[in-house]
Amino acid sequence: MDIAARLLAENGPQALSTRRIAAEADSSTMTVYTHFGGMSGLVREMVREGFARLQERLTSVRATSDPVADMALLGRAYRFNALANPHLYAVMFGGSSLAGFSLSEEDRQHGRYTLGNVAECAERCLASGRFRPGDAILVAHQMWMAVHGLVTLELGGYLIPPYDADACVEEQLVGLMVSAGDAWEAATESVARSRERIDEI
Amino acid sequence: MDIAARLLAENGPQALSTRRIAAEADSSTMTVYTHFGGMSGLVREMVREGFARLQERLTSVRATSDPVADMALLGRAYRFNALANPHLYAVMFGGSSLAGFSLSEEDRQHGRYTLGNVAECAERCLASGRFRPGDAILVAHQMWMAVHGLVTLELGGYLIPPYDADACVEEQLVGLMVSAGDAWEAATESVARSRERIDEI
DNA sequence: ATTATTGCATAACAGCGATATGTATTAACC
DNA sequence: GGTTAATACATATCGCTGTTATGCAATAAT
Repeated sequence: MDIAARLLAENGPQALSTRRIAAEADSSTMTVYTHFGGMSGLVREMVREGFARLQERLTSVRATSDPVADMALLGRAYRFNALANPHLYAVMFGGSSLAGFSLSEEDRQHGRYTLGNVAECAERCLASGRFRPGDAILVAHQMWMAVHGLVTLELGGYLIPPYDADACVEEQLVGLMVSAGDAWEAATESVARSRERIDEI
Repeated sequence: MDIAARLLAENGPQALSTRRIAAEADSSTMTVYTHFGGMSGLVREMVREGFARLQERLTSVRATSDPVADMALLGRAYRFNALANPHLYAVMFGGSSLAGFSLSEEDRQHGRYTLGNVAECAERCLASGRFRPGDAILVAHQMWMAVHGLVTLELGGYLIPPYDADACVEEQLVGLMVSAGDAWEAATESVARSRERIDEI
């Protein structure tokens, strides 16, 4: 797993081959089959590893008395994790296009579980009265979708240069909080507060 | 191209092979090289085809006196196009993980050009006073990111069943309009109005 | 001490993208 | 119209991929 993760991170998706892994591990291609049941099993395990890293990063965001700032920091953490592991992130969400690999329902369940941290934070935002009354999981979904879209386009290089993600992400976060019901000024302030907690993540 | 598009749509990404295309066209693998310069050239052309279809679908949204409803309909059109061509959509945005293929800056420029329809609509939303004064292209980007994130997670199967995309997309659209500055009630009404124009797209 | 199981190396198979070479067919030109 | 150049394509081949069957050595179980 370590070797596979390193190969993926350093040399991209096409370096994930049984032979390269075997060469790096000074063994044969059979190791991949005895331990993972084949290439798709290894990819599956890589996806789990990717979600584990994401969850670890999200968990590093501690709850404070400003839940909206916590939520904004969760968004930043999500993006940071994706930028730190771009190839792994691509496999997690675009891996379906890899050789005959498709996620099982269990994998998706594991992926959705990662949303738990966000949902719990959304709960606190709703409880604080700053978000319009609604469903916490739905709010968490909207946060996920928006940040995921931002990150995907950023990694794909589709953001027009003067409006690159670094300049975009704060406005995106403020917009998210406003769309969830928060007031514009309060959201702006909370997002700014989250900026100063970047060292948390 | 027709054969490649059909193979991709019917049998997924791994059916995009020189040999299968050659067999389907009753010729040899060389045809792919003479006409596209190789597999990556064909993928590149498929990406252009994908953006062409997307733009065609977006162009079918006509401008009315309710620019916010037009914008919501653009969002629906974007999603419909992705659901109608899921594999093609995956190649457009996740194709980097395909065998040694990477988008050129020209391809990205062509992709961004598709945003023109959305930007023009954002301009009208801003001019109508319903959106908070700001940059039209930035607004268009935020629309793109949000809907793209929704569609990506939907195609990946990551949306929790009771909150699947069909139930999610309207709230998402309303949230987008609100985050851009529109009033909640007006946004809800415009999104509802866009629902009745679905036959346009 | 014997047996069963496991882990891994070797070799091979089918399929992939890509290339070199040869051959028809077509286009251009005088 | 005849000659030449260029293009399109087929064949065969190379190196690579995932995968499987076979066999051997080491370990675990009885």
